[in-house]
Amino acid sequence: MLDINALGEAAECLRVLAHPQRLQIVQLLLSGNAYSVNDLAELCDLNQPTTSDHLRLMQRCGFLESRKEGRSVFYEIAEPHLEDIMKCIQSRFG
Amino acid sequence: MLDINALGEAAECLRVLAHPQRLQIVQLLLSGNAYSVNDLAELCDLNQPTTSDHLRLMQRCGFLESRKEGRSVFYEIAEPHLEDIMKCIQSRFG
DNA sequence: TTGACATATTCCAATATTCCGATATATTAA
DNA sequence: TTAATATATCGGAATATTGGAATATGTCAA
Repeated sequence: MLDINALGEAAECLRVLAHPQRLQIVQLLLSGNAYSVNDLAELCDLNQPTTSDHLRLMQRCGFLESRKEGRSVFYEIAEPHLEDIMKCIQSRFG
Repeated sequence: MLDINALGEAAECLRVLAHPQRLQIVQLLLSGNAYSVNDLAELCDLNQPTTSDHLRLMQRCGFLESRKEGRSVFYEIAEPHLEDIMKCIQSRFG
């Protein structure tokens, strides 16, 4: 049983995850590929600043990490539990 | 891989879950006990209308179901996947 | 019936989120 | 250097969420 403080942290992370395009980004990155901001913007049908916002949000709570390569920034999954949570979600909504 | 519509539904459900006291309520109900609104309000340190709001929200998206018994309304878990998701959360934040 | 209790609903103000356009920064090519 | 490309940041408007106060509804006991 988690106490109310831990549940508060968990709630913050869930709030970050609770967005269609952010889930889509996580799903794409869980395939193992790293994608640039532009790649993700196109794949998710978002404009560039909005995509960057979503990625920054997910990076700040430890879900993602970024790697600069030339002019591009590639994002990858940094939080291993995302795979488990996404499996739960896919088994419920798939 | 879920499409954007399924991810939208998933995001709605995650948003419902993404609240400290709502997580606490789910955690309490997953113990197997059913609790009344008043029980949950006391255990979660919430006032009565707010507790009722949270419960209604979780009932509407299928997480909970209620059973009337005399003057009280008892809530229980209705969505089996909540146990899996809560296990993920507990393993990450516990 | 009345009174007490349990829950639900409504309204509202404060706060948070989302997403866009404009702009800034950084890197590379010419 | 300038131009082009990729990403990040800022400001603001529209929208959503939260939680409290007041009130309504429903149930039971006397």
